[in-house]
Amino acid sequence: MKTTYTIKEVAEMFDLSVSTLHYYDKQGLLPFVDKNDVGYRTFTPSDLNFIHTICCLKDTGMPIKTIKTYISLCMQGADTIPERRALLNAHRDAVVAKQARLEESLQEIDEKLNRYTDPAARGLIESEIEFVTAEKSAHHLANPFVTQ
Amino acid sequence: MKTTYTIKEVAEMFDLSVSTLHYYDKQGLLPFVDKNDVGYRTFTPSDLNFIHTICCLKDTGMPIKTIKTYISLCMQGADTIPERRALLNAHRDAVVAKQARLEESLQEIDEKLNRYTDPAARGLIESEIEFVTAEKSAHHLANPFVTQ
DNA sequence: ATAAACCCTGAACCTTGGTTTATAGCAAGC
DNA sequence: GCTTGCTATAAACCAAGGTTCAGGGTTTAT
Repeated sequence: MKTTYTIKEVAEMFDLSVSTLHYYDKQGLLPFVDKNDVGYRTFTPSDLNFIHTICCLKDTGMPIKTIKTYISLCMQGADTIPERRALLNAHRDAVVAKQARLEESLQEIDEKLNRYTDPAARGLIESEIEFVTAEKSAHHLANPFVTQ
Repeated sequence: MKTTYTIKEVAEMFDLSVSTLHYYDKQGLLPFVDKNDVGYRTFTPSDLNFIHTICCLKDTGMPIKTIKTYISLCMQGADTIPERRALLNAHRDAVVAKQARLEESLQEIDEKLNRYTDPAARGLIESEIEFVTAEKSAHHLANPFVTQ
């Protein structure tokens, strides 16, 4: 059996740089990775599963320190299942909230795009500019629009 | 008419800090905000609309520099509508892609949570630990699990 | 008329998440 | 055995997005 991977192979698999993997190891995210007799990191297929999980947590915005905590719980055996659940549940809630905010903001962007795409866009924008200008003027504030 | 706002009021409205607004101004995000005779920033209702847009773009991950570009286009009048559209469209695509990745990762987190919530979780995790341990051993690598 | 609370600027500082650089030890092909 | 390419560590560096601090005016309530 020769199913192990070098750091470069792993980096390519997960679209990370070798330095990022070094960095993650230094941050304590890869306690499961052992080194061979000359000090090279030797990644097993199970290590890839852990790294996949790390990427998944990272991609959903979990900070390195929290990922480290999670991995550390994993290394402590089945007794930590309740803590892992609690940690992931809290993160899940955060991700769902983030999704909601993202969806909301996306809809606003879409509304703006619709306004810009409207055949009457130019007129709409021009009257908006007039409105803002009038408001500024009413408060004796400078007109913010570029007048060329 | 007394409908203007101080920086502190605006900060509270948008859940930003006063320093963040100062920072944004310094970065060129608030060219529309004028100052009163003693140099205090005076925010009008239209300014709030712009700030709302800025927050919306920021919350969807647009970098400060790009937001600056967008605002700058807005200040240049209706002629820049095509460029604003292009910018927002590109951003929209990025946000949709981000949503997809987030959704994908969320599902994986949910799968992990389901495993941990399973009545047989302990058994599952324990046999996983055994598997990993065997794999490490087969490659003459250290057992990564904490043995207490 | 004075203290407390607010505003300003500029510069220094901070955190996160890496990347780069320098130096050196292995490995594989020719 | 030499070159090329991989690996390692440590430390310096970087960019983004703010925050904090120092020094100094303003406004408001008492």
